[in-house]
Amino acid sequence: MAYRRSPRVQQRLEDNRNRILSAARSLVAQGGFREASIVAVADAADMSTGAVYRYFPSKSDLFVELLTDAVQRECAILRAIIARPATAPDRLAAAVESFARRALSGPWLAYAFIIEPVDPEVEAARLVCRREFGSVFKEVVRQGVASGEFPEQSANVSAACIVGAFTEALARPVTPLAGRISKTRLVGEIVDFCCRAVGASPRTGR
Amino acid sequence: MAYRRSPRVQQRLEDNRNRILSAARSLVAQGGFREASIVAVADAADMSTGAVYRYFPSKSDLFVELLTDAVQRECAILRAIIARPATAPDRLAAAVESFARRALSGPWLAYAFIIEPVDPEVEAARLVCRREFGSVFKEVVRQGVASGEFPEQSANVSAACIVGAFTEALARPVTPLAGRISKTRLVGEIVDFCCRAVGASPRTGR
Amino acid sequence: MAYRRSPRVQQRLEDNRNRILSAARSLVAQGGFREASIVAVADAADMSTGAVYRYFPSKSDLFVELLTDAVQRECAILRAIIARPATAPDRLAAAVESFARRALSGPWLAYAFIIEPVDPEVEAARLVCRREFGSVFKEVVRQGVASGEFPEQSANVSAACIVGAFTEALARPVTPLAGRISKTRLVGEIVDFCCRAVGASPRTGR
Amino acid sequence: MAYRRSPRVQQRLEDNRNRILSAARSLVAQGGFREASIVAVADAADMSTGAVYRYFPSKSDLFVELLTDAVQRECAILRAIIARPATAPDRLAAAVESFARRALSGPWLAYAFIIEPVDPEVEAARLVCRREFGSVFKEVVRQGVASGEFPEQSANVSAACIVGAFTEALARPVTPLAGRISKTRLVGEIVDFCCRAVGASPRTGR
DNA sequence: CATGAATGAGAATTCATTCAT
DNA sequence: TATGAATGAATTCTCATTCAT
Repeated sequence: MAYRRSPRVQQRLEDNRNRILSAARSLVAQGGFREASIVAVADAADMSTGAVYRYFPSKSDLFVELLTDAVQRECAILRAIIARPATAPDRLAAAVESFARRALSGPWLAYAFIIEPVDPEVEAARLVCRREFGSVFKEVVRQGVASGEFPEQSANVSAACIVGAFTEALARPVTPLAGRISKTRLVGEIVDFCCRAVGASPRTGR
Repeated sequence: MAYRRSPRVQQRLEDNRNRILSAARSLVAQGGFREASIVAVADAADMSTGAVYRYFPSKSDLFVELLTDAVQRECAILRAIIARPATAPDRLAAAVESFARRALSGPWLAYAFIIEPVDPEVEAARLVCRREFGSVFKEVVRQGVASGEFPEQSANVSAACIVGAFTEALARPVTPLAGRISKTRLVGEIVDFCCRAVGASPRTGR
Repeated sequence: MAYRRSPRVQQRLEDNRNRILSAARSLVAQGGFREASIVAVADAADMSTGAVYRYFPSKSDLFVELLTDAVQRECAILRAIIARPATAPDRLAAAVESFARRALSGPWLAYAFIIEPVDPEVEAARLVCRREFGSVFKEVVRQGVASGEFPEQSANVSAACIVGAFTEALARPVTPLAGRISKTRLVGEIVDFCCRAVGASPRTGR
Repeated sequence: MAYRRSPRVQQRLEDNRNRILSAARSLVAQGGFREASIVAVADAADMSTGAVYRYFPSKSDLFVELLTDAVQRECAILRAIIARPATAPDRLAAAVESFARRALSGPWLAYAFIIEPVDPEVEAARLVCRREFGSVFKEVVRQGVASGEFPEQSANVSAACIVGAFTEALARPVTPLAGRISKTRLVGEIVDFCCRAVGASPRTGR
């Protein structure tokens, strides 16, 4: 008796969901979670507030999804990079570089995802995401230490410091550095910093 | 007919101002800007909200001053450290260690000052503060590079990365690291990380 | 060009209508009108909200009908009881007992129908229903007074009081009484109370 | 340093608090809790919604106080009545009469206080109030049974039935009876009903 | 005809800021 | 001058009702 949801309708729903996520992402990218009230999101998505609640049970849920999605995607990329057959320093460098490049495209977004505090539920999700993030870098560091490519150190602390280092250099609401030197140069410097930081022997060929 | 303020009155005004700043600082240290509503600040300062507005034109102004003050104080300490006659690596290590130690005693405060977002005006002030912070570290890095103690690098970027690294490792409200290893060890690791990061030759005697 | 509704179609419409009423009744029985939103009713009836509106012009109308139906049914039962050839006290006792027993099986339903407030339109319908209810008891009381089995009294008031008495004792969502004594005992006490209340000579054989 | 609250100011605050309670009471009396939204209360009290929250931490708290106050007052009166030196039937009659008279002046209010469901917190308060209410009547019934003035019966059930009986007869949103017979007569009939209901011997001298 | 996504008017609550006392 | 009560706009979330498909 129940009508089967037509592909067309299915598509429209999918689109709406994405419109909401996209609107939210865009608002966050412009001004952080602070700017992303439900009303603002609904407006940006050209919908009513009620419609947003059809797709997401609460504001928190919306942002948890936004956050999780973005971080999962980012982590997948990083994991792929550090899984490549190469030396630990090279893989670390590649991962940092990859992240840094993308973060430079949307500094506020990175900021919000990595730093900006929100309500406890989103915060909890972020904690998980940070661990996820950190664990990627921890892995390379651990491998490098094990193979003797890096000196003895706490992989935990180093991973956190790495994340912090490029976060700071990249993800500030108003990036203090991005304007002064070229993006390429900035990324290069950050990569160098991180490599030295874990004690990789000076890289060659760059 | 302009009354000249008596020294006594002048003093009282100064005291009130400081009471407010102090109350605000304490609230922020306990729970971040979130907890520091004007009513809460006024209560903690044992004043009326109206009185707060006599000393600060708006909430933003209050927090801008709070932030600026704290950072100035911190920077003064750091500057003193890096002005000491010692090798660049030692001075950098001492500065990072000094900052890290203090941040660990009041993580929420550091968090709020360095990370937690507030309204745009405060944010703008924070940018300035971060630059201030960075400039201290930039100075050591530059000197180290100039003296050949550190390899060639962008002092700007390295300084930002240093600030980010220890911010990340220290100032999380849910510090993922603080609980796992001793504070002393954590500080040590951060210092090591930063020293390696700028390319200081491995420190001895630790 | 008006199509005559085929019996088959007529039947289907009837069925849908009943499905809606039935779903609504079930929801109300579980958690009161509070739980019976249109969406919930439509879901429970396995229909769309739009479909519900095809059969009932508004939520109020649906519940007015629900209420009226239920009360009519209940009244029919009670009327049958008081129409039996027996003494007025016995018929009153039987009616009260019958009502009380059924109410105890679905306290939320009774509660919602008798007590829980809704919007003014439903409220108006409930007034009518209560009168209907009352009139059944009024009838026995009047007969008992006429026959000298009960003392002189306002049948109207007594009937209202009877309805109120067992309503109070039975239909609370948090029934303060139901938990303390057995249902049988509770019903017995209520019956006794009502019988004494109209001045029936103490019943024997219980 | 803190100004002592002047009596004048103290009075104004007291007045505002009462204005709110009074506005709320009046709205409830007109249309139940349903009509008493915070906006409506604030409007009726000629205040802003924010002002209401200065006096009551939440809507629930406001209504809990309203309810508790009214019931305490009512119970105090009833307790005084049943404490008088008189026969149990007389004291019961006096209590019922006293309550009935007052309830007739504000049927919606009684309705809301005794019957209308609200959120869990207010409901919890009401449960306490109902017990309080019931216990007053339970007391007379118990005493009457103990002294042999009333026949054996569950004081609990009888008390609930009594409350229900006059609630029904009086406190319906649209009182079904009040319009038909004189208030005096109505009260008299209710009193008679309740007295008979507990098995008091027919009263004389009325 | 049925569907159920979308609407949008409210509801409770918070808080920076103002201003009568 | 200091007070703190009052303001009112803003926020999140709900749900009866409608209407494009």
